[in-house]
Amino acid sequence: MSAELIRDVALVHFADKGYEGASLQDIATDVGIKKPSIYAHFKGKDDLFLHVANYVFQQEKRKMITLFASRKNYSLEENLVYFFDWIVEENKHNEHAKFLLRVSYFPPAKLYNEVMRIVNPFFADMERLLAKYMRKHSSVENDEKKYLDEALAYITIVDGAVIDLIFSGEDSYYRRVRAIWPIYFKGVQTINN
Amino acid sequence: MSAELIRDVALVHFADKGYEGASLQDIATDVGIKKPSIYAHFKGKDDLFLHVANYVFQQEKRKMITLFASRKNYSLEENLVYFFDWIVEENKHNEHAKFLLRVSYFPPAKLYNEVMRIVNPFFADMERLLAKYMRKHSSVENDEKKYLDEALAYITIVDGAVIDLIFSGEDSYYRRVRAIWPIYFKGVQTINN
DNA sequence: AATAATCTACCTAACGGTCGTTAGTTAAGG
DNA sequence: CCTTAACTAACGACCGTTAGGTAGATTATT
Repeated sequence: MSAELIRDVALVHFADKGYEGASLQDIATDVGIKKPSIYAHFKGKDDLFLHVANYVFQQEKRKMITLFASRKNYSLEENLVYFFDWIVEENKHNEHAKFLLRVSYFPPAKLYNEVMRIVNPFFADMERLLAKYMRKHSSVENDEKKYLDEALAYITIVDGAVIDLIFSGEDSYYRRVRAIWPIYFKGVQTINN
Repeated sequence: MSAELIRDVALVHFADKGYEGASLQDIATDVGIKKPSIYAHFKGKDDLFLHVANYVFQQEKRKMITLFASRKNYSLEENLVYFFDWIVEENKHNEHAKFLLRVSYFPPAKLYNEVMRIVNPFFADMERLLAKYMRKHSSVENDEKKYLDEALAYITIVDGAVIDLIFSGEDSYYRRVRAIWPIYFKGVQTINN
């Protein structure tokens, strides 16, 4: 399908240059068609962008759910450590991640509301997913607050490291992960006992 | 001076809409002059943008150096905690931070090299500054690697929290700080003893 | 001190180029 | 026969930029 090809090419352009920086002319050229032909598949630039956004966020959510489902039988520690590697794999071809990050933090001004209707539920889902998982695997007794803090703390660490992954690359990312993980893990253990 | 006014207005526009999204027309209107008058003070859009970038990064660095100098006589723990509050104060009107973040992570494609000549030294300086401070105030004996890891871990946490501060606000930021700080502090203590 | 020359900061008008978009057409496939 | 997906041509809007001019302040010269 040509529509999907246009979407995939547009994804790269939007990820690299942002909404305003990307041009339909360049996208069409990369696809191998003329600019007005895009209008046979999408209503316009906005429509194309929102299609890409919906596609990326939905796909990313599906990946995450699959990951959590596939690793039910590992310990919490194993999974939290594994997750750092998984992120790197997912970002090897990192146009999806780049698009996701850019759209989340710097959405096109004119599409702010529409974009946030996609972004906000996504992050809420992610946080809920992780919190649910942590509650299930928590070693401490049902202290509601404690594992929510653990989840939020973990997310903070991941954010801080991922920023570096996308910006400075894998080596810099792992330097951060190796620095923070032992401290986080020891800290959680010590507090829980 | 009119040049400084143009710079300050442009800073806001670039922070909110990015390089490609901001227009000289809108900037001029906000300043209260006509578009071509900008050319009396700057060579063009690129020149204006790079002036803003140099200004923001230099100012941010100066602020940071001043902070470190002013709190020489406090303990490491006190300062690391204080820093979280300091960041919030600095970001009350957060256009500087927003610009800094946007330019660092999503620099305009056509100015990539010029921008990186500003961005890279800045972050190198920041890391060096913190590491130097931590070595001086470290409670553990001169274990080179350990306080470097502590500094990097701390930076990771700050990054993860600041991301949230800028895009979700103060409340969300402090939720993260309160979640991660006790874990970090306990972790560092436990490892060092 | 008066006048002439220069500089500063803005202006209007307009340029070429690119943008997203629309209209109308054509060729191929079910 | 009609739908689909492509095309060409062209639209108006806006983009960054340049040319050229003007009023007012500053500086230099007589």
